Amino acid sequence: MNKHKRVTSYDVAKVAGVSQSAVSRAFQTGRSVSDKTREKVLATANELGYKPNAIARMLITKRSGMVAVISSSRVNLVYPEVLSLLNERLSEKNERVLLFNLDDAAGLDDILEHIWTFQVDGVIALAAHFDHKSINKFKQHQIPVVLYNRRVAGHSASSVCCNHEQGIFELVDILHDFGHKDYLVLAGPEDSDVAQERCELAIKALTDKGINDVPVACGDFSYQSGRQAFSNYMASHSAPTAVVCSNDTMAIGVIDEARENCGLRVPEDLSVVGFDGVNAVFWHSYQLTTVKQPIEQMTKAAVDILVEQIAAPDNPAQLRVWSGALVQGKTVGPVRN
Amino acid sequence: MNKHKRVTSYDVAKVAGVSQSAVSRAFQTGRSVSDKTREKVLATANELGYKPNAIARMLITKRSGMVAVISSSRVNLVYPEVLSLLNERLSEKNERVLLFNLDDAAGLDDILEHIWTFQVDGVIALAAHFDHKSINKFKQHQIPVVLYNRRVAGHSASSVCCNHEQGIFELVDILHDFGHKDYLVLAGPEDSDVAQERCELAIKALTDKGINDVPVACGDFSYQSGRQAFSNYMASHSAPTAVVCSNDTMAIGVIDEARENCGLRVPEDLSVVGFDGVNAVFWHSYQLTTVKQPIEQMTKAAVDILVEQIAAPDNPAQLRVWSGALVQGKTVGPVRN
DNA sequence: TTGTACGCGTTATCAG
DNA sequence: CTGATAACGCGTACAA
Repeated sequence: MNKHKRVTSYDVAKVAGVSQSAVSRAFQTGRSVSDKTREKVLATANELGYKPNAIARMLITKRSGMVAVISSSRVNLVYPEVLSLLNERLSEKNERVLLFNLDDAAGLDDILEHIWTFQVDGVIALAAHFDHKSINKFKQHQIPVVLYNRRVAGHSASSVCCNHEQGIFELVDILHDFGHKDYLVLAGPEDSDVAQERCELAIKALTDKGINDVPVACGDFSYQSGRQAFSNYMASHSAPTAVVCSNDTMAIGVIDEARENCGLRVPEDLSVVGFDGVNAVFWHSYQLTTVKQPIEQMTKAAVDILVEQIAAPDNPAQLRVWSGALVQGKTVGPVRN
Repeated sequence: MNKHKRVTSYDVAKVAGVSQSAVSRAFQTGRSVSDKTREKVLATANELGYKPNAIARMLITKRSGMVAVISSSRVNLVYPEVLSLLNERLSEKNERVLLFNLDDAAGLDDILEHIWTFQVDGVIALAAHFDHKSINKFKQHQIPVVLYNRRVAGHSASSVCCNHEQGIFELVDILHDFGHKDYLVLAGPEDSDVAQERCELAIKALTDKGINDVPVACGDFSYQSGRQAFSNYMASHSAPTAVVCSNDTMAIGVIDEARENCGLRVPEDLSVVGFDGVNAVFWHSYQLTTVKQPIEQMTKAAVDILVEQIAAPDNPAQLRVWSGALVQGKTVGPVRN
């Protein structure tokens, strides 16, 4: 009953009365084996509890059946959902997820080496600290990479993105149409490309409307940082009428701080918009006006592209961009006179 | 520049003018190599861009440096936080996370086989569908398992748990002290052990207070299911004065439904308690009264126990239980007369 | 279709 | 301390 030694293909071969290679072939599709032997092999394999050893197979086929997913433990509520979806899609393609955490640029080289030694089939990168040097390393090692919501200059790697520009312009349009003139932009962490991009786009959108010198506060994507940043700003400035936040979680923090400590009603006194469309924004107490990223499509495409590039590494890199969906919540209203 | 062929230890050996085994030894600690050769080997290895191939090492050492984490895509907000912490702790122990999703019992055998073929060093199980049969399979394969918030009868596997009994009794105590007599218990998904346990404990705690025949509604841990369950219940019953929910997310759903569609104020007309202590319960609009699981301690212990059992597989299984921390929010108040 | 023999890249054993 | 040599468990030419 208790199997101390792993059952190998040799064991099966011996019992089934065939050669080891016959066993190997029986477990592969599209190989020349007679139905009779395959049947016999599979039967005794089942009987002995034999499963081909993935590690040995990796060594010879040079495919590990694993995809590295590099993520940050950043407090962005979208990532868990994204990770879960990626895992599902990759499973369908018969690839497992090998998880890597990247919180500071310092750990990057370390992670890269690990990924390389583990011989992963491909990489999906959600993490903040990721530059063209990293991309080049993967290219040198011939490992396909798909960037998620990250475009690296020269886009020598494939990427799937949400169109932040369209989304943020749409949000600013709404605010502008409601007559807002006094804005605050709440940026995310400095080391995050997404955060920087969203912040810059917000400023650009406002400039396009003729609104210049917009003040910028800085948070780290977390709820608390949203509260803190707004609180700090209010301590030394007069209240804006609209806040454009780089993500939903901070937006909710701003709303709570405004309501609780600043005596501001939302949306009567203050309009707030976020970005991402995480589940919590649909909760009744907030009903944030935001842009929802199409994470189902994005994750599916990320996996499809990656699998395609694993199969044909010389295929050109591609970029796919989706528009976000505007979510008309209840945190935006006309400016009061 | 472009390395089409992987650099092996033989390549390094040839260039460094030593044997292949010398190269191998140079990369291991506590092996007999002279400083001089090690230095030379490491230098040329670095020059050639050589890193030992983890796959080949796995094949011979029978240790993969990977731990399987089995999770559900259940809408329980705690899991992302837990997963992230597990990943960090495991990295510190030089183990990678190989991710598996388990949503229905059907996929269990499939996943078990995958885990087995990948020769993981150990398993941490967060998933709902997990019985003693699965545990036995791992035992047969000599793979250490640590259950997270799951106790399987006979506890032949180690587990780390939050003391649900203490937590729920404490919550019920508070409600009882406030004079509540009309309760509703909101259960989680039927196939989740945690959900069932919390539900039964709530009933038991209430029975101890002399409150019998408590009505039970059923959700699936999600916000929407919380709203729906409460809405359904209200359609055919008079309003309870207190709702005990099996997790925080559903509790927030109940609060929103009560406020928005039932004309009930929380906590004036209705008291609501949850369980888990996810970040969102601290948001100002909710401030849910709940019990916070000590996930830092729990994840650390899970990893420590697992690593210990990997090193010494014959060590006895152990169970560690933590009390949850009561979070006094603002969703519980005295019953109105 | 089947079996033989070799190789994947490393660690482990054992003389020297 | 060092170098040859044997595993590890499988896929795959090649010959039969």
